[in-house]
This record gives sequence, C-alpha cells and structure tokens, in this order.
Amino acid sequence: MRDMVKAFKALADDTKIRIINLLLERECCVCEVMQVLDISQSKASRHLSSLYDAGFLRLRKDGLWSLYSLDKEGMRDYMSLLVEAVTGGLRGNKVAEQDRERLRNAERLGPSYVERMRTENKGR
Amino acid sequence: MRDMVKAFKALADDTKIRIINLLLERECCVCEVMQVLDISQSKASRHLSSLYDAGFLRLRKDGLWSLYSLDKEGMRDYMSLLVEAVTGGLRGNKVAEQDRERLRNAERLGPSYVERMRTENKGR
DNA sequence: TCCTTATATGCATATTGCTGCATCTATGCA
DNA sequence: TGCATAGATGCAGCAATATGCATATAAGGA
Repeated sequence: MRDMVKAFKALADDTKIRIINLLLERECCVCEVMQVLDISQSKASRHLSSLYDAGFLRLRKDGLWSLYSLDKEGMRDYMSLLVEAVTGGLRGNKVAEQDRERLRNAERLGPSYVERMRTENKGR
Repeated sequence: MRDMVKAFKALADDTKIRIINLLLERECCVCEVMQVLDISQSKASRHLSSLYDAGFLRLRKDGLWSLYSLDKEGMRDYMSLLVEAVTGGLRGNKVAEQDRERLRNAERLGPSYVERMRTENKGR
C-alpha cells in the first residue's frame, strides 16, 4: 500500500506529468528536461529522482549525463496502468504536445545553458 | 492537465486508497467508512468529498445518509485506469482484504457511534 | 417544536511537498 | 593538475494537505 501511495504521489504534480510525457517520447538527460520544460536544473533533477525513487524510471549514466527513461519492464503492473492513464489523459493536450515537439528539436549539448538559465531566470 | 494532477492527488493518500477499496465492494455511507476504517467522522467525510470533487464518486442522499459510490460511468477514461490500478495494486493486500471483510459485516445503523468514537478516541 | 442522528465545515496545527539558491560531487578534457 | 560542465543535494521559505476538535446544518421522529 505504501508503495502504491508513493506512486500516486510521484505523479501528483504538474511538472512530473510533463516529464513522464517527455519520457514517453524517448530517454532524456536532466539538461534536456530542464531546457524543454524551461525549468531550473535542481527542479528537473529532483523530479526525475523522485520518479526514479517511486520506481517509474531507469537510470543510465553516460559520461557527465544521467539518462532517465521509463522502466517499462521493471515497473509494477499497476504502475504501468498509471503511465497509461497519463498517456490517455494527455491525448490532445496542448502543453504536452508542445513539450514533445520541443523535445524533438532539442539538442543534448547546447551552449552553456547553466549560465543562460542564471540570467534568464532573473526576476521570476 | 490540472484535472489529471487533481486525480492523482486525490489518490495519493493511504486513507483514500482504502476508501476506494471499500467502494469497489459497494456503495457506502460516511458512517460505514468511518466505522470500517476506524477513523474519525470528519476524516471520513472530508476524504469522501475530496474524492467526489476529483470526479471519482457519485453522491446520493437518502434521508440522513450521504451515500457515495464509484462513478464508473461518469468518470473520465484515465480515471478509470487509476481505479483499475488501485484494484490491481491492492490484490493480495492484507489491510485491503481485511477492510472489505469488515465492510461485509458492517451494519449501516450501528449504536450511537458518534459517542463511541468520542470516548474510544480519547488519547490517540 | 425539540431532540437525536448523520454529515459537513471553520479553525488551528502538524506534516509534507515544491522550489530557488548556493554549493558540492563527479566526469571529461586541456 | 586545473577548469568547465552535468547533475545532486542541503537549506530555507512557501504552499498545500491532513487531521482533530468543536460546531453548524439538515433530516427524521417524538
């Protein structure tokens, strides 16, 4: 029961849903998630690791990158249903489609986005 | 998206999961839920109405009773998947099975349980 | 009309979660 | 060995949630 509640909690958030949406498309590194969703690095990292803790994601390290993907084989059956629910519930959703589109156009190695974020984020 | 997050939030709690489990069995009034789960009246009432707000439940009034049931027809498709996930995730769960068993043996009209709760709850 | 019962809700408090900021760690490269 | 970059994390503030207690509301019956 605890685990199930944990799974629901893991998805009970706007940003986390958007992240699942991206990972439905393909494996992503933290920096892609932060760029595509236009969120801070710590936010992206934390949400990803919380989804990982709940058992939804698989983590693969490659050099500097942490590559997260949906752990479709590893996750419990009821969790797959939750992911399906997200898929279905997001069908036709503008934000979700836009995010996926931006992901397709994203490059993993961009210009120094850390600095970019630092300046762009002034005053939010 | 907001609604979906709301749905996940609604189930991201131990007690609410247990309530869904009861309602999978049959329609329940508030007092049955509080008795079977051994929780306070306000807790039962609030959780039920939050599940109702999220769109999972149907409400029928009968005299003094508020009768809540799963709104299987009315709820969105992705919400049905969430309920299925709960069903599956609870399979074999001891607490869940015990709750259902207690529900089968419960009477809607018990002795004055309000007073009973008041005394039994002293010091929790 | 008053009393009892079933439910809902206002208020206060405790807990939990989200987020930004700064910093730390780890890896790759010159 | 030193620097830059990707990611993780401690800390603090803020918001949302859970919950108990007391009380309000509403229906039924005497």
